[in-house]
Amino acid sequence: MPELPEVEVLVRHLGPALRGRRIKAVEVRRSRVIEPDSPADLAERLTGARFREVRRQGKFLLFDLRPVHSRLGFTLLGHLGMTGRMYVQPARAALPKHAAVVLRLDRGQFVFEDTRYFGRLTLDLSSVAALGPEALGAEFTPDQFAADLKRSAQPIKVKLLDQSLVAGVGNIYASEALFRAGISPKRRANRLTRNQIVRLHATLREVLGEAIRYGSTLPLDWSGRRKGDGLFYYGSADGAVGYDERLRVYDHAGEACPKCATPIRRIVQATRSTFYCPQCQRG
DNA sequence: CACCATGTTCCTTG
DNA sequence: CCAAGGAACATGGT
Repeated sequence: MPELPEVEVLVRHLGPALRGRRIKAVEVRRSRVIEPDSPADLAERLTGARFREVRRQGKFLLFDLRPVHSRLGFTLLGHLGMTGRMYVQPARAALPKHAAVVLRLDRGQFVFEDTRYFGRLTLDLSSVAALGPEALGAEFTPDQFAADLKRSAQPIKVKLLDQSLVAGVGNIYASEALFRAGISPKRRANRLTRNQIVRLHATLREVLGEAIRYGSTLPLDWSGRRKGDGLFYYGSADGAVGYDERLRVYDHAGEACPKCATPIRRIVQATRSTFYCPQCQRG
């Protein structure tokens, strides 16, 4: 479910639900998702701690916690992988088939479920250190962007997925931003013109910003039972009917380009699908 | 059965 | 040493 907008919307929901809550017990049902922590270490560290704040960096969630008898806070790192979901539900609610970690709270329980178990919930923060500037942050400027792109010969679409370049862009919005900027996904990063860089910088922020605004309007079902609990990830979610219709090229192979009616094309780059209009994106 | 899937990390290749 | 490409991870949908 996760690219920057989906994570941002989730963080906005989780903040108010978790702030002030105390963790009474930790249940790890799939230890892979807490690596390199061990279930015992995680439980020992989290039990008794209280949630202070929930933040986001790139596609990562940061849970600031404070231990029982200490001012010295620490941070728990979350990532949704491809299929992860996180929500708070009533304490006695049934757990989903792929519940990976459950945090029993003083009121309700926090559930991290993940069908494919690519996600993470860990005290190891090393992956966050490698992130580049926030896509929607002030540090991400056209100048910075240009300087970084100049050093790579990779196709621009592939480069956009590099989280050390810009944090938060994923496979869907990379295709969408390139389409809006009229740039070919195959163009080498170091061959973009200044104008193209400025446009791409703008369309990236536009696409991510619009998605956050859209996702923010959707309700959240805290029971966690319904397939779409207000998380508007691609392809499902109640209330997100037509979400894929908001995407202009992603997963629209063979359909008419919204600008020129040329059939949208699907290609594979670095083992991932890219969608684009061969007519509108020639630059 | 075949192929596809919103992501990250690790290993190999050049 | 570095950049780039590909596979692995794990499960389910079509």
